[in-house]
Order: sequence, then C-alpha cells, then structure tokens
Amino acid sequence: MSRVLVVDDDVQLLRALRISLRAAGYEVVTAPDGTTALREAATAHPDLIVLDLGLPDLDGTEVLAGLRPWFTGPVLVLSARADSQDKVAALDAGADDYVTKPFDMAELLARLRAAVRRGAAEPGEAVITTDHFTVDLAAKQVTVDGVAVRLTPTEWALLSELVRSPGRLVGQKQLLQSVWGPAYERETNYLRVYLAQLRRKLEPDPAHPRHLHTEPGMGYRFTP
Amino acid sequence: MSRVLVVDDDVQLLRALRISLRAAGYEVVTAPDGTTALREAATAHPDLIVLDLGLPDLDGTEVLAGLRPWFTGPVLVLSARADSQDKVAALDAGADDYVTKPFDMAELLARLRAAVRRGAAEPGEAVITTDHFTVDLAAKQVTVDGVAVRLTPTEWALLSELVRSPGRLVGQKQLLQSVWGPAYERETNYLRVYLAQLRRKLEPDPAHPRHLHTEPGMGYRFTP
DNA sequence: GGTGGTCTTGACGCGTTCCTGACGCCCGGC
DNA sequence: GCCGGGCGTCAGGAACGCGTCAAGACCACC
Repeated sequence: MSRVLVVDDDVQLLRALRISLRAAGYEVVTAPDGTTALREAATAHPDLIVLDLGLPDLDGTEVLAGLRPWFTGPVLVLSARADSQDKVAALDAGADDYVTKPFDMAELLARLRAAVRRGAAEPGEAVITTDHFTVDLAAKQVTVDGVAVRLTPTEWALLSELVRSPGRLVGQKQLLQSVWGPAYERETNYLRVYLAQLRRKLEPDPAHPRHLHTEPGMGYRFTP
Repeated sequence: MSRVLVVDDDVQLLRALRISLRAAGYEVVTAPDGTTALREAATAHPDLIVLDLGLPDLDGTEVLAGLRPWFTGPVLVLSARADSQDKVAALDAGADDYVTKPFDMAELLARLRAAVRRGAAEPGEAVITTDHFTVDLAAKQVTVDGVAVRLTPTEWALLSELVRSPGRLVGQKQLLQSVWGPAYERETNYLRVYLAQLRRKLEPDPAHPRHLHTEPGMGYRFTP
C-alpha cells in the first residue's frame, strides 16, 4: 500500500494519526519538525505527505517550498488557522488540500483517498534522462535511443531505486533492503549480477559504464 | 484557458461564481440541475466541474456517479451540509475537493487552482483511438474497423482502466482492485483470462498484441 | 423450467526469470 | 611475490508467471 509521511510536533496527534493511518492500510513514517521532514521525504520515498503548518523550526510554507521542486506526490496541509488567507497561501505554495484543526478523522482519510486516487491518474513528470537512455518512473518504461526496452521486475526495482537519487551514492545495504528485503542485506552478489544485466541493457559499452558506476566496497551511483 | 462547468440551482450564487471565475480567467459554462449538468459535461468538454450537491432533480452523488466513469478532470463539490459523513460520501464517490457554504471566494479559487495544477498534465480526452480500434469512454462504446463490438461489463471495466492511462504501465494489483475489488488482489488469473478475451476481440493478431502489452510480473500496458 | 450469456475456477505447457555457484580479474596489503 | 577481498561474467536448474482451453457455477430473461 501507500507510504505516508506525517509531519507534526504534537505527540498526541501524531500517535492518533499513526494509529488511524495504519488501520487504514498505510505505511506510516513520521517527522517532528521541518528539517527532519525534508530529510525523510528524500530518503523514505513517501507517496503522500501530511504536513502540519505549525512546526517548531521552519515555517510550513518553507517546508512546502523545499518539497515542491522535486516531490510530485500529494501534500495535505493541516493547520489550526482557519483564516482563508492562510489557506490561499498554502494552496498556492503547492499544497493539494488544506484541513483545519480540529478535524474529523474520517474526513481526513477520505481526503487522503481522494488525493491518492487523483495522484494515480497523473503522470508526475518523473522522467530521468541521460545521453543514452531515459527512465520514466511513472509509466515504468525505459527507452534506449528511442526504442523501448523490457526490464524484469527485479531489474526495474533496482534501477528505479538508483535513479531516484541522481548523482548520489546508494549503499548496497539500502539497495538490497529495498529490492529484496531486509533479510538479504549480505547478498551483495545479487547486485553484481543485476547491475551487469542493467548495464548490458542500458549502457552503450557495458564494460565501461558511463552512468551506472560502481563504488567498490560502498555501493553504486547513477550519474546523468 | 481552462473551461469550467458550474452546476448550481441558486441563481444568485451562480451569478457571483460566473463573475469571479471569468475574472480569474476561466471560461464558464453553467447548468441549473443534474440532468443538464450531465449533458453539458459530455458536450461542452469542460476541464473541471464545480458541483453543488443540493440540486432540484438529482442527488449530487448521483451526478458524480454519472460523471466519474468517463470524466477524468477534477470535480469540486459545493454543499451547505458540513457533516463529515456527507463529505466522506462525496469524496469517495469521486469528488476531488469539498467546500461548505458559505465559502470564501478566494479560497475556492485557490482550491480550483490547486486542482487544475494537479490535473494539468492530462487533458482528459474521452475518446481513445488506435490504428485498429477506438474506445469512447463517455458513450461506453468500442469499435473495431468502424463496426461496434460488444463487451461484457467486466471486459469493459478492465479495458477502460487500461486505456485511461495510455502508455503507462498499470500494475496488476491496481487492475484487480479497481475491477474486482480489494479482496481480489491476488487473483492474477482473472487478468490472464480477460486480457486474452480483450485481445481476441480487439487485436488484429491476438497472439502478437500491438496495443495491449504484457509486462511479466508487473502488469499490463496500453499503447496507442 | 429452460436457455443463453457471463463469470469463476482449475489444469496444462511453455517461456522467462530468479537464484546459485564457479571462475577469472584487478588491486591493495603483507 | 603471495594472498585475500571485492567485482564482473557466465551458465545451469528450479521456480514462477503467462497464455490457453474447457468445464462448471451463477444469473437474468424468456
């Protein structure tokens, strides 16, 4: 199911939200302030975000501004302020919905469902391009020199995990964990086999990769 | 410029909405009741719809139910009822947002902007055409080489779910969930059976499909 | 009560994918 | 020069997923 990042500094509310969202079938990640929220949003790959505007460190709109350039999923804003000026500001800053506290949990869940449903119909413009191939994360399609290339589910899971952090080094533990599961953290040979297949399918010269680089002993890096 | 269909029986409110929306740069079409709304939605091709729930002839959720099978743009619901049960019902019936009357016009406009921004990438065309067949989502009609083809309800539900995202891969979980319900997530054999039937009815060479492709282990893809 | 159409369910063959182990290479440390 | 760790490559066998077919269950309508 979908993963949701909940950002709020109220511990009580956070607990209530976590319980309700879990019960509704979501996987829940939480953050107590704005800086953690931005970090978690980048690493945990949430599908949607519930964001409280009243945070201790950053203003809510600042968090939105930091999120929006790259985060394409829905963001639902929570706030104690019912003033319509605040609503307009948040919505124009990139929020998809605005709910005032105190709120009804059933309504919040319904609004989340609506946001996810709508987000599923949207491409998201999450296309990564290099000189030799392009990766469309939303359509799950890879094209090399314009022609579509078929990837197996495992190959796709590995590639998408890599291209989601362009230029950044992704540790082998993280790759193994997100593709095969936490029990496979040591099976680094899996990575060798599948990286080789990816390079064979995507790189112009698989022996001298230009985009899927190996960092010996650490992990792999995708460079556009 | 986007075209918006406003559905409301209150003449005063209708006039106020028309003026504000025009000023905000929208092209405005109006309907005073549910049946006109459904007809206008099909003929005027609006990009988004503002729908009052309290209509003289039809219940608001009925209008939504008539709209949603084929209308892919955002629908913003207006209502005098602030009860959260009503909100949940409308949102789950396919509404993208729910605003209670009396409302602030600036907030409404901001919510419309947010809805349009999200759906901006997809125009929401109701007729999909390929080399060999055409699918009319609004009329629920499929024609192969000009002649109409009869589809069973299940076949239709599956096909419409696929053609709604052209070029995009649709996961088997999502297909099963939206056609048969959440309890059937694992019954992948249903997909095999019905995809075969669809290919038999639509593809020129069912053994080598040109438009209804299988992505083993992941899902299916419709390519125009 | 019969009949036609639709949906479900199971079985089979086939191709593909995944896992696994073995081998050779490179490179830094001893 | 020897050694060990990490990496890339390759090939087989097991397991899985897909397409196909057919028979039974279910339902609405006549």
